[in-house]
Amino acid sequence: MSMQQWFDKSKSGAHFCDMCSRILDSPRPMRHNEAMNDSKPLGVRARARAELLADVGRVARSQLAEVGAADLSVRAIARELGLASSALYRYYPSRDALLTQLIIESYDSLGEHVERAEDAIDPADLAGRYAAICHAVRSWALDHRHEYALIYGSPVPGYAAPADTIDPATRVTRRFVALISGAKPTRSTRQLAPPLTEQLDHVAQLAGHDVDLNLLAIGVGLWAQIYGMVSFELFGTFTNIFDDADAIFDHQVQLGIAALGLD
Amino acid sequence: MSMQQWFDKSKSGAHFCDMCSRILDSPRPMRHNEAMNDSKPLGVRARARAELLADVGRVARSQLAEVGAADLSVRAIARELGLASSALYRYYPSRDALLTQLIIESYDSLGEHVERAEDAIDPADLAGRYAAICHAVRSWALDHRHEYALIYGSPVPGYAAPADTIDPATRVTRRFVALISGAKPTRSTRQLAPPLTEQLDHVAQLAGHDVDLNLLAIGVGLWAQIYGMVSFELFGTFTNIFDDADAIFDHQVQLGIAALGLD
DNA sequence: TGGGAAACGAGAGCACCGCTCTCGTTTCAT
DNA sequence: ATGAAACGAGAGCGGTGCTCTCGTTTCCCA
Repeated sequence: MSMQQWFDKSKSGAHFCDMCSRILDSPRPMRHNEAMNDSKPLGVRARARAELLADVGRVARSQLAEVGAADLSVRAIARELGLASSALYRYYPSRDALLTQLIIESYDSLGEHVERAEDAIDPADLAGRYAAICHAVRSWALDHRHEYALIYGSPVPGYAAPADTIDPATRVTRRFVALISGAKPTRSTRQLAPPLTEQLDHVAQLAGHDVDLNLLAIGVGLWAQIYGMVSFELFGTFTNIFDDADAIFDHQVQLGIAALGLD
Repeated sequence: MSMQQWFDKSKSGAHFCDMCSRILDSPRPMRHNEAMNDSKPLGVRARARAELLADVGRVARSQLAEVGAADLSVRAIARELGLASSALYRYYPSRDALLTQLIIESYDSLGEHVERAEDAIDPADLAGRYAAICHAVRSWALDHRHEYALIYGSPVPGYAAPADTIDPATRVTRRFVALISGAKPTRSTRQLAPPLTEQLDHVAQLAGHDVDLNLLAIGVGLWAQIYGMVSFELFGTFTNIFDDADAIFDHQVQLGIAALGLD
């Protein structure tokens, strides 16, 4: 059965949990109760579905944290829930759809962690906010290695990120651009190639900020650097070189602050 | 059977192909011909073994390039070679060992590509050498997406990189450090935390070069940045933002040259 | 020049995987 | 009340990595 066919069939059932609606929602007619209005009846079946959906998510999340995405098994989840593996296919069309939910949740988890960390800093303290964001990314990654690998590591083979993932994926990026937009325009203006100017303009536009494009270009480099360092640390490239990466990471953060002129 | 047991058993057979010796070699007594001296007899069996070993490697490499590490299948390799899958276990103790060979070969392929690119530049042209290295890394990655994912993406689940992989892995790094050692010491001396100084000293020592540690720290950051950008491009993070990453990548290379004072 | 040990390839089999299909049951909307 | 839809279980398909056995071939050395 194709994904779309599955959508059409499944759409006839009620769904209310975040993930379920995110996966299933798309503009098409609804049937019976649907409960987009939060109101009451909520039959036995709907309640059970919501609960099971949540349970599956919970177990999947715990399995992901334990064994990683590659070893995440639909059958194991079913086993832990005391269900036949085939039963899970009433809720997810495929293992990939399950992975998609986990990807979205991971992006959101990282995004919230970063936002919380930055919000704890005095907004006028740009250097402090930059450091907070960087360290929040790293600390989240260290605490959620498999989730980090899922969203920033090599993509799973047959998998193509569906549209639903792009918005949560930009949560951190948006904060990053917002921060840069608050910095004072750089003094050294290096020439930007025309296509690059266009791309950077697009980024600024997406984030809804006026930004000095030279500064933004530097920011993109630093953004890649942060994830590069975290990936090196988590994926083993730093092994035997920077087994404790605290110092080198913090040093790069300080260099980044200087490069952006935040100090 | 444990890996070590397999080693011990297998050691009794002759082996001469690069990979085979790399996997099997470790200090322990040899039995019968072994042919560490290249000389002649080379029985029928030994010749056949070497040939099949090479064939397996060839097919594995082609499968890796086609479908990626996660979908690389011992059975499929055996099928393509017209063998029973069990026969392959006379040559590799496990799928992981096969992957290990591919990891080593990938590191070497990247290393050679980078070295060739840098060697084509006038040694006195530090900026040119830096650019050559960076662009070589990226172009190799774009041409060998699955190999790149194998060595720089999320590690495969149960897999722990064996010692044999660390030397080939540092091929690019060594060139990088050598280049930096040729740059003039940086003017701005930012304070380095004591543990960081120690780690950077160790890096310089491994690479066998005298290096200004402040410059080396900047180099580590740029090194992470390069791989961060390549990973973003290959793994989809840049999708819809820098679909063509030529311009942004080259811009970062120019910024890196300035940061290292190579211009 | 044997003869025993080792290496070899094939095949069956085990436990797992994602996924599909059918079938009897339960819930729901009309 | 009834028919349609949703549900869970179970069997089953084709795939995986890996093991074990068995008959054959090659090799080393006595």
